[in-house]
Amino acid sequence: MKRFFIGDIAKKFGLNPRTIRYYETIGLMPKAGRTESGYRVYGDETIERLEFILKAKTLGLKLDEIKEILLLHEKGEAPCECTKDFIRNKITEMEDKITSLTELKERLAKLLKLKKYKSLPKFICPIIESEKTS
Amino acid sequence: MKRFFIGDIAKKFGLNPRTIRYYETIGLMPKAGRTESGYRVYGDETIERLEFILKAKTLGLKLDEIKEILLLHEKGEAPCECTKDFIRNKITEMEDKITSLTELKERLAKLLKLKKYKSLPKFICPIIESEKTS
DNA sequence: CTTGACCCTCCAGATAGATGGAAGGTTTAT
DNA sequence: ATAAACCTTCCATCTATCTGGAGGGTCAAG
Repeated sequence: MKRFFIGDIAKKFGLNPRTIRYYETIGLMPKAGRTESGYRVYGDETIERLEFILKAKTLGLKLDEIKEILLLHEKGEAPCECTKDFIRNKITEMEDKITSLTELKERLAKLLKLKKYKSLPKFICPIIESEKTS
Repeated sequence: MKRFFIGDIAKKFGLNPRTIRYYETIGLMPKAGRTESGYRVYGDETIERLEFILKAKTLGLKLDEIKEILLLHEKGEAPCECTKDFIRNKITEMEDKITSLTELKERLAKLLKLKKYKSLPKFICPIIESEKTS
C-alpha cells in the first residue's frame, strides 16, 4: 500500500497542507503516522476519511458534526441509536434545503431561458423573496 | 404603516438585535430611519428586505452575495445581465447540492425505517462515503 | 553536494458572521 | 415617578475554519 506525504494528499484534494494539519489538531483527522524524520505519512484509510470529510462538508455538515459521526464510528458502536436524533434533524434540514433549492433553481433556470436583453426589472429579488424562509 | 423598533424585528425573526445592527454596519441592511431620540425604526420594506436576506442565507448564499444582488436591485438596473454568470454558477451549485442532499437524505430515511435496535454497524459512514465529493 | 521543493513546529493573523459588556439615554406600564 | 425593559455607541471578544511567517530540518535530482 503506497504511502503519501501531506503535500500529495493536499494536492489530491486541492487543499492547503496546513488545512490537513489543522484537521489533525482539532481531532477530525487522526494523528498521522510519521517517518523517522517526522514527516506525516498517509495511507488509503486516511485518504478515505478525508474524502468522507470533504463530502460531508459539501453537504453542509460542520466539522464538529462530522467529527461526532466519525467518533461514534470509531468506537465501534452501531451509531444508529446514538445518532438517530441527529440523523432525523439532518433529514429535516436537508428536506427543507432541497425544497428551497429546487424551487429557486427552477425559477432561476426559467429566468435564464428568457431572451437576453429583454428588460427583466426587479426579477432576482422577487424570485428569492417568494421562497419560504424555512 | 406600522413602525417597529429593532427589538420587535429581532423577535419576529428570532435574531439578536445586534445582528440586525451588524447587517446595517456591513451595508446589507440600509441605514435605518431614526426616531427623534435616535431609535432605529423599521417599516415593511425593511422587513421584507430582511426576510429576503434570511431566505437567501438559508439557501447558502453568503452575506456578500446577498448584498451584491440587493445592490444591483437597488440601482434600478435589470440584474439579469450583470448577474447571469452569478446565477448560472448558483444554479450549478444548487444542482450539485440537491443531488447529494437527496441521495443522502433517502439513504438516511431508509436507515431510520429499519426496525430499532437491530445492529446497524458501520452504517453512517458508508452512507456519506458513497456520495460524490462534488 | 548543493539547490529547490518538500516537511516540521510554534505562534500569529485572517475572514465571516456574529455577540458581549459598559455606560448611558428612552419608553412604558403601573 | 420609578422600575423594567427597551434603545444607543464604542470597543472587544467569540467561533469556525483556515492561512501565513519564521526558523529550521529533509529529500531527490542533477
